[in-house]
Amino acid sequence: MHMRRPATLASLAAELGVSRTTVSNAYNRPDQLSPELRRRVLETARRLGYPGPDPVARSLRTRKAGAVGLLLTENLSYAFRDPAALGFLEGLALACEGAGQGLHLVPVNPEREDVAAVHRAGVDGFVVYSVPDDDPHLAAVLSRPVPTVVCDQPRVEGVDRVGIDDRAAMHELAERLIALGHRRVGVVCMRLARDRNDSFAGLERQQSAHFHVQRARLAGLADAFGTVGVAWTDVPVAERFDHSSACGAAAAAQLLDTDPELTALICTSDILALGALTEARRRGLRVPQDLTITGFDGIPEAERAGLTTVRQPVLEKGKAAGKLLLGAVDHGRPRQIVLQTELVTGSTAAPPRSAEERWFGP
Amino acid sequence: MHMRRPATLASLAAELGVSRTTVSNAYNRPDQLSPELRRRVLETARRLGYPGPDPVARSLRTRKAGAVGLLLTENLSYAFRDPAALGFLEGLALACEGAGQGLHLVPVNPEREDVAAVHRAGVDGFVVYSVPDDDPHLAAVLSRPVPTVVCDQPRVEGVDRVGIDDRAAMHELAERLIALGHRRVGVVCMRLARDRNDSFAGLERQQSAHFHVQRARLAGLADAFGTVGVAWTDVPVAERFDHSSACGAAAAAQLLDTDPELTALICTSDILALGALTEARRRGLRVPQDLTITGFDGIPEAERAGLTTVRQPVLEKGKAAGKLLLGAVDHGRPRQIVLQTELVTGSTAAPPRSAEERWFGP
DNA sequence: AATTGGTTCTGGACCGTTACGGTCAGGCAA
DNA sequence: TTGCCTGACCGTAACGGTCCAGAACCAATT
Repeated sequence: MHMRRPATLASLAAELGVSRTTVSNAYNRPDQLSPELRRRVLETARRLGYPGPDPVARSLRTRKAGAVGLLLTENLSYAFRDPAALGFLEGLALACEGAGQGLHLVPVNPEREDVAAVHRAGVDGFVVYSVPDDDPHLAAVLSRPVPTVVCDQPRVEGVDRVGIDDRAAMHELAERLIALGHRRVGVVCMRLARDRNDSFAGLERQQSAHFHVQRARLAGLADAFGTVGVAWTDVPVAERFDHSSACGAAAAAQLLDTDPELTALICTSDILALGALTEARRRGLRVPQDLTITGFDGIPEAERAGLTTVRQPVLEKGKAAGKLLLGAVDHGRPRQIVLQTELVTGSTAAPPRSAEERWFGP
Repeated sequence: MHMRRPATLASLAAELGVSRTTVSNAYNRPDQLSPELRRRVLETARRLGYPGPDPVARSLRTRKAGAVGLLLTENLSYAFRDPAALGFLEGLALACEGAGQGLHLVPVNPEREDVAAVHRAGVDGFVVYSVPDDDPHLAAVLSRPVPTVVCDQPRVEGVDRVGIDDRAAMHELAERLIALGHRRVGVVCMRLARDRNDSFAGLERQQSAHFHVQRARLAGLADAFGTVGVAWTDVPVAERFDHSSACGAAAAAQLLDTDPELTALICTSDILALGALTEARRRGLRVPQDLTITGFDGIPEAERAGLTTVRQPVLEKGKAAGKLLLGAVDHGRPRQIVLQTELVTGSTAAPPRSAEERWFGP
């Protein structure tokens, strides 16, 4: 008997002459029926080609999808190439795996603002990773009646959060540079908003940046240098839309062309810093003797390059986000997890050469 | 009026005094109702806190989940650290994104054989990437009544497939080494089955390997060397369960300890080859003068190291898998896509030193 | 004989939506 | 007037399960 439409619980039950509940129990609660009947049920299922209870129908009834949604927004390639994002992804995936939950990557078409995908995702909760705070997808996620965790984002009313203290971490790094004697510094930062800008970013753009992480890091720098009398308005900040080593190099070039007297380039990510290193090498500048370069993230590649940077626990961030979401025991009030960072003393930061040294040097 | 239970299409319709269909249309088919009524519906929805049609209920009714399942089986960390797997993942994600489909990573608990997660996933199809052919998760996927694409796997009856010709690619690489004069070679390969073996793998184990890719690559080598009279039973094959550079180094050490006369180490992945390079350096062996080392995959890191290897289009593999699955137009018969590979002439392969040279050499 | 308790199985009520095939009113041409 | 068409909306029937409160049955106790 060839069935056009595949078998269902009901058709199986009819075939066996038992109730649907019993068939359901055969799959989900073996202790609720006799082993003999259960055997018959499963055997008949095999014979009829019944693939087991439909996951979607089950989800509807049980109100559990068994999956966590992940919103990345960024061009996906970014997430799969950036070691920091990858670490986060891995941590989150591990947490999900540990809890037997799937991880549902929500497709985001960067072209048109296809918020529909957020509404289509059958998930029990969302993790939102580093999207601009005015992103419509974020708004769509928040409109869904499921628990949400944001990461590397500003606090959202009533939503759990995982992150680091970007501002304090960058402040500490700046203090280190200040102690070394640097006063004339340039900054290379990642995109500050959704619109492309591959040049300098003025104070206003910095302060109204929609990417919380970048905004906080810049603020930390401004704080620290302000304390020692360096007017932040005088500090050039080169912004790059794409996050690549090549962009870091280009931004470094732009800064050094504009002001050759800079003694240090502070980059808001390791990827950018690695590019800056390349550019310095290209110009015959020795690091750290002629130029200090710092990064942020603490990715393995940076470690290999001996970069002075701030290490943040990316894997832990992902795990923490997962735990927060999955262990969501009716949390009385939204929680926040702030992970520790660590200043990594590499070999790319040293005292600046004084003007004399630079003039009479070798 | 505070509602304990969230609003539904039905309650919204009741509140408005219209039918559920009309509310549904307000969201899904705006042309089916007057703009004025639609406005009222959406406004009331906002007022009642109705978040829009429930994705799971919709999926049940429309029989579309809007997502593709991905089965990796391996410890997830592997997938996120291995550049080849990552490239595949990125390609697949891009294809999904392009089609507006989500990518659902199926959680696999490596400890207990938790096939249930496969049955719980609400997806429209599956991609299975490089799992052993006797994996119960694979069987579970095949039992689900949804289209499936396997990648880097042997052909499965009635299932689409994406892959490369591992056997031919390795055969070509072997011919290159043979042309260079190598006869005494050792092999470092990845895990051949689900049980851990961190030592030599005999012929039987090789031929009954459950990982298709490894089996095919070894077969390609055996073919080629057999042709020039090298008995494959004499060729030592060192297997490693974990896929890491450290394991590659350890395997290389084991081979060289056992037979110092080996002139070439053929590794079935770049990661392993990079480890072998490290081990050679540690022993003071010059590559390629004293020892030839080859890899497989063509990952960026290998390129940087100048490794002689086989490049396979990992990103394309992922994209192809996605297209095959998503463009699944009632395919008359299962299709197969075999992508091209390319032999990369690096700087880690050279003619072997003759025994004299080695004896009297510098 | 009546009660108790346990196991095994049943029937019907949901879960929240969309597909399908209508109905109904009004406009317009013949 | 009649007939036909179109736009706007509606009612019902799925979609494929799980949950819950009991029923039927049987053995053991009171």
